[in-house]
Amino acid sequence: MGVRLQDVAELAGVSMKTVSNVVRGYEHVSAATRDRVQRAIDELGYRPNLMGRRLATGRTGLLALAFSNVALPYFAELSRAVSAAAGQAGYRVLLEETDGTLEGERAVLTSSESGMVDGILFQPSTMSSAEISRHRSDLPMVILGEGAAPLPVDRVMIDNFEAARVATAHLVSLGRRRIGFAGHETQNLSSTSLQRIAGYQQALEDAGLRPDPALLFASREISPSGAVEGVGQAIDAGAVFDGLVCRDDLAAIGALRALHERGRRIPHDVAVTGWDDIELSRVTFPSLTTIAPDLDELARRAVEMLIERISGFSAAGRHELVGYRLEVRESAPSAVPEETA
Amino acid sequence: MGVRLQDVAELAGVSMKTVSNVVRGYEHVSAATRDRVQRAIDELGYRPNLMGRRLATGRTGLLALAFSNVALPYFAELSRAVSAAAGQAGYRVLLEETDGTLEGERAVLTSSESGMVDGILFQPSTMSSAEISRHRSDLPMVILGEGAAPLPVDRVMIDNFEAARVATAHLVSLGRRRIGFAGHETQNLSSTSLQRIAGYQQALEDAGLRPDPALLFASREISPSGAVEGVGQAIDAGAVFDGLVCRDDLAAIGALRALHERGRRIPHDVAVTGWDDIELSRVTFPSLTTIAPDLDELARRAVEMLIERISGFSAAGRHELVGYRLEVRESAPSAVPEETA
DNA sequence: ATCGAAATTTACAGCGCTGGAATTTTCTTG
DNA sequence: CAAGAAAATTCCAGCGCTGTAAATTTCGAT
Repeated sequence: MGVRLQDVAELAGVSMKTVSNVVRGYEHVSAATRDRVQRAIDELGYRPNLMGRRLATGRTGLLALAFSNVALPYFAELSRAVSAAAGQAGYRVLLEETDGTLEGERAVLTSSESGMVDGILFQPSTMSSAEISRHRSDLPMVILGEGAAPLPVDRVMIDNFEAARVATAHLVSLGRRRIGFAGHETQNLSSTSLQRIAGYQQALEDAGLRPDPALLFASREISPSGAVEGVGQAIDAGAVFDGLVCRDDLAAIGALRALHERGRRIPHDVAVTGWDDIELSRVTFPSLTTIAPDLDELARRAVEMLIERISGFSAAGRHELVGYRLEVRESAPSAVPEETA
Repeated sequence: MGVRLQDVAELAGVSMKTVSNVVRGYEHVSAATRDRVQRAIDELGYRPNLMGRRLATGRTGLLALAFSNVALPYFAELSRAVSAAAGQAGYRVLLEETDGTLEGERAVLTSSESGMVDGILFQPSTMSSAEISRHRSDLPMVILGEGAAPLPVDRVMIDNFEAARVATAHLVSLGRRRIGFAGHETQNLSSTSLQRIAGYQQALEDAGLRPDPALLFASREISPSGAVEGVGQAIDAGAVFDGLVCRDDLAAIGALRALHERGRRIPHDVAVTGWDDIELSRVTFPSLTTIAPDLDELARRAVEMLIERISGFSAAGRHELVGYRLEVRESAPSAVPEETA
């Protein structure tokens, strides 16, 4: 039902291959021919059919981006960064949500069809690295984030341990001495939570503070409401703290609410830090001091590495770190005296 | 570089077509043959190549979903609803972001390749219906939301005018008499804003209240920060109001912050409503009373109609409304006395 | 003019799969 | 057991495009 390459070729009086060359900007085509073909293309309103092209080239121009859930702001923002980076390289991005479940992750990796995408950027939540490497060894893959990653596979992440240490040290520098951690799972802790808690603990020890298990406020589920509940119950149970490192910004937003509900002033009574620097962290009340990963760089490197793999690069897995910074806002302002709106 | 249908056929000792029939679950295949073929498939680890299938069938199994930006929670949630609905029908969804600009919208509609998707669900922000109908009359399309929609094209939305009236009437029922509207554009108002403002005005008139232009607090940009600024400046300039209808939840979150900063108590001094019922609206402090569109139904109908169009349905455009409800939370609790945490 | 090299253009064989028609096998029924 | 119907399977062409290699044209230098 469309105009075919053949139709253009006939109208322009050249071979299909020449039209193909013009369409794809091949350089060795004479100006005269190019004009004639272009005129035919315009006249017929020809658009290349991607399926034909793909079958012939074996490439789809599509990268899969798999993570738990776009409705989590961090992932939505990651998705934009990845789309931008992929677009630069001439690729489009197909989102695949796993809902953070093992089945979801399996479904993505074992999807029974092939050829849908040229490669995949995968942020695992629960799958073990053993299982990851077992599946789909054929599909070029780059792991995003601090989840499991088989050694042979490329991975890009920020240094979670170090960033958590920095965030915690910031609270220490504000003079806080009873610093809690909130928002991790109640059991089966994700590697994300584990690494962040480890960094938090390190900072406490560096400061000569004794980590107190009673100040770890887990969430029944990883969500803002989970944190409202977790932090709220802890306070009601008598937990005393003047600083709170949250696993992520959503947990921090929940913590803010739990603290507000109980009349705690932030940062006066409790200074809070988040993680991810989602857009909303600027407009919460108070705005959130948070770890801001360099998403653009993360996406850029990940896409770059994936494209190298697609192009045949096959050395051992490269595990790279990208930068982050501590974005200091109202919920834990800088140590230097400063107005807090 | 993979196992081909042909390879399976040879191993199983049947024709390619029979293998194809087994793969796709065609019913008229004897149990014995099916077993033999299945064994060959398993043994070789065969996976159908989608490109081949697509070229042969002319269908891609992909629907495009185009809107401004996934980082806006409403769109992220819409995207999930659409993916779910499309998945039910055997389709996958390719996200296309327009950034809310005319160029972005044009890029999506005129993308120079064809055959990438079977149809498109498009939520226009700025494009006129005339231009929409001019482009890509070949691609099956369904318009989402209250933006421009050419008559011949299907569209699904909620009744924005009526919902805005309901939200505003809710504030009236709480005894509020100076009710503002916040979060719309400073100029070139989107049809979304226009319809919501119209419903807001209607409710005021129904209640015998005089709409006051001084209570329309536009945002320099459609974002939470835009609302923080817009509402903040209005208060500082002396605007007096005890109710505030926000164009969307993000504007409401911004308004919450602007009010908090100035010591206004919510809902005591100012009752606030949002729009969209994004997940975060449950955990803001206070949580938001908001218009909750029936996203699942919206997505379900939109996908259904799009698939009908793809299947050849070609009658005039159907313009359908789906439901919504007023989700009453803390920022504007129900009239009946009730505790507000 | 003439010849070899460089630049352009073309022919052709598929990429992997499916639709539809045609064929073969199997099942029913008298 | 034959004949016809139904079920199962195969054949074949081709979806729209591109890679490769071969053919043709053009160009520069003799």
